[in-house]
Amino acid sequence: MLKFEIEKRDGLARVGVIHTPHGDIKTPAFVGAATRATVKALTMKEMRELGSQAILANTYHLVLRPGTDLIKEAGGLAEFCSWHGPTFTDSGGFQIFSLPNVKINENGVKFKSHIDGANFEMTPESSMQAQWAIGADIHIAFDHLAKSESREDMEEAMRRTHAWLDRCVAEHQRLTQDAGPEQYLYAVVQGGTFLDLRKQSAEYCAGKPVDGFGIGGVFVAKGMDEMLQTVNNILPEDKPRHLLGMGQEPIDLFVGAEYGCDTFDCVGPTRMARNGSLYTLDGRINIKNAKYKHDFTPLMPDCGCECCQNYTRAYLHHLFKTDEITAKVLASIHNEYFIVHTVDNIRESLLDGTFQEYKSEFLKRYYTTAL
RNA sequence: GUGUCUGUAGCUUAAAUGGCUAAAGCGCCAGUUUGUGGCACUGGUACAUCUGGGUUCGAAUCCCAGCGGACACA
Repeated sequence: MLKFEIEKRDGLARVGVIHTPHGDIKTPAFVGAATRATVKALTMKEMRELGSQAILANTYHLVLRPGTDLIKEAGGLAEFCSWHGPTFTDSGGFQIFSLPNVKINENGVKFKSHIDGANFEMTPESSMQAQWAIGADIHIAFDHLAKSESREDMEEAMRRTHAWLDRCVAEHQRLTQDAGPEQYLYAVVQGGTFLDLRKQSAEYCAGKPVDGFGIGGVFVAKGMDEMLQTVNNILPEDKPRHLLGMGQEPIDLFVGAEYGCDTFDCVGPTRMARNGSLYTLDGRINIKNAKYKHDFTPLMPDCGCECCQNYTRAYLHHLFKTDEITAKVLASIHNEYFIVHTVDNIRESLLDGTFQEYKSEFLKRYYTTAL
């Protein structure tokens, strides 16, 4: 069983440490999105230096390229990409269900590679096998994503996710026997915005022999507090919970942590960075806007990241306008640092009992300041 | 100097035999981005037919001259 220690509780919120074979994660924590075994535009050294504790890669992408056998041959994901820290893999379910022309049946999903059109099939068993080959510390169960946000589709997705979870657990246990208990499995709670479905799904997952939980299918942040209260009051307290794909908006991180989530991942911060949308304590700014052309101040004066410590807004503006690679590098360093440290600060504020003050001050300034 | 070709928005190009308010991409301006999307996506902006004559109901399109450019030959 994955070791998870809780140091402090405050309502549903908790401060803890997840002990993985590749190291500890002090929670709450933001996990960097390394979809193809790399955080876009950043080196692993930069990720370590900006304070990231863990990364999350994607099974779908790695199955297609370079293939899971190659990663196994390399010694596993952490060795392959030189992260040498805690790693997660998402099951690939979310990506596959986002593809056009997927054929879904009870057994699994058939789809065409977005790279060369080759036919692929993924089942709960094959996703588990792929994740074992990739060798991340924490695996996510292969789940079924709803076609729409309608109740009917949500119910179908939930039902199948539950059926597939049982198969994931069985396959995971089989692989654990073969290879040793060094990799861990999270179940995925579905149910969309329907609280009764969320309750059902949480109850179903809570009873399974898994190491933690992913909370998936959060399409809209609105109402997330109520949903998380419903789910996290049911999930066992002593296992970690990962809020899948949320973390582009700071408010999601505050709400997520407040209502009992331990880790987060999101491609948002680095994607925003690549497109010039950069976080500041006064809200996100588009550095490409003409008004920054002559702005020789740091992007965010109080920020400790490499970008803010060394470069000005005018310089970043110039790099973006000229489409220099370094624009994406510096912007990604900053955005990732900003989100990682915001969650770290949430952790500190929970420890010293100032969470509510920190939250209200942060959110008030972030969402109301006119730049 | 002579010959040939050429001159459409900031840039690169479109506009069949002359015929609807001369298009598009880039640029510029702004917005979007939540378990995929590494140069993404969505909008917006453009006092543009080198100048002056001529032919014609009508010219970016044909003719003449001037100015500018490219190539070739001296």
